[in-house]
Amino acid sequence: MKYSNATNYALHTMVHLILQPRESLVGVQELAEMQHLSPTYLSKILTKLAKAGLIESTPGAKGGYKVSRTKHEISFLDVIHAIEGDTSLFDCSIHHEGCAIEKVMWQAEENMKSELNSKLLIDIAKEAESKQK
Amino acid sequence: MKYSNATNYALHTMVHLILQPRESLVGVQELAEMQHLSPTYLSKILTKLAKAGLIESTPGAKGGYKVSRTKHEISFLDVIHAIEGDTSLFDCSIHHEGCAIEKVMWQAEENMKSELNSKLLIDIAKEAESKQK
DNA sequence: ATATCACGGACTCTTGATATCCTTAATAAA
DNA sequence: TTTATTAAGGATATCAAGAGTCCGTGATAT
Repeated sequence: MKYSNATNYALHTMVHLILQPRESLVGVQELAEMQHLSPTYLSKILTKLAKAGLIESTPGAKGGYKVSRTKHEISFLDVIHAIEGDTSLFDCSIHHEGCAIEKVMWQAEENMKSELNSKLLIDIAKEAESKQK
Repeated sequence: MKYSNATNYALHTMVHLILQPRESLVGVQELAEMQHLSPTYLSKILTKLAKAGLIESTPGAKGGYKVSRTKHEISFLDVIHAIEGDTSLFDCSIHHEGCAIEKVMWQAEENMKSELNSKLLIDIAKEAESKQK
């Protein structure tokens, strides 16, 4: 059980975008090189982030991506949800209504999500910025 | 991102075993039928549980499985760990030491594990027992 | 001795994630 | 207007891991 690579890339990309000067655009090319990915592949991920409203894209020459206006409200959970979709980690295999095992698993997952929802990308970005030599 | 079916089956199997009278053995046959699985497949899962010390097996005729003596201390996390192994949900794709993103993800996972560690199978088993008509 | 059971290796099958290729559309600059 | 640049997206190929089966071995009660 692992988070997808896509989620990994998405999180790093988002942090990078948040560090950019306001309204400045970054192309897939640059974002891909930074993480040693092919532009076409990262493009798919960026499209998902855009569909979720976390970033905005401008097509054409000098185009690129920038974080949407809700910048200071974007949490880890937002990014993860944009990539992984809306599924629960566990579904009872026998499906008798109200499975007690399922309940426990869901509660545990909720605890994780709650933590991921309270952490904002902007906090991490600041930390990363102050670390740069 | 999903827990494996094996984990699902393992949890249900463990709860069933805990409900058995002390020291009585249950064969793979019965356990498999209960969950509509092939005995051979469930056997692999049971072997993992045994290797982790959660259950004990007796070979030969009239053999089978029973919960190990630590019965009242087995948590959800124990079972999950026995099946899924010891891996973290997230590993930074860029691997610069002490990645801030990774730290957040690990903390969140820790919150989930903490919950799963505090829930014991025996509690669920009692609940399931009282529900039976 | 025989039937029953757990154990484990090797193998197949399926599925979803990963990744690439190629075409289309939009925009800036020349 | 033409050209270069860039995002969007469909189709396809690749790959790894999980799911599940088959078969042979060994242990034990009857």
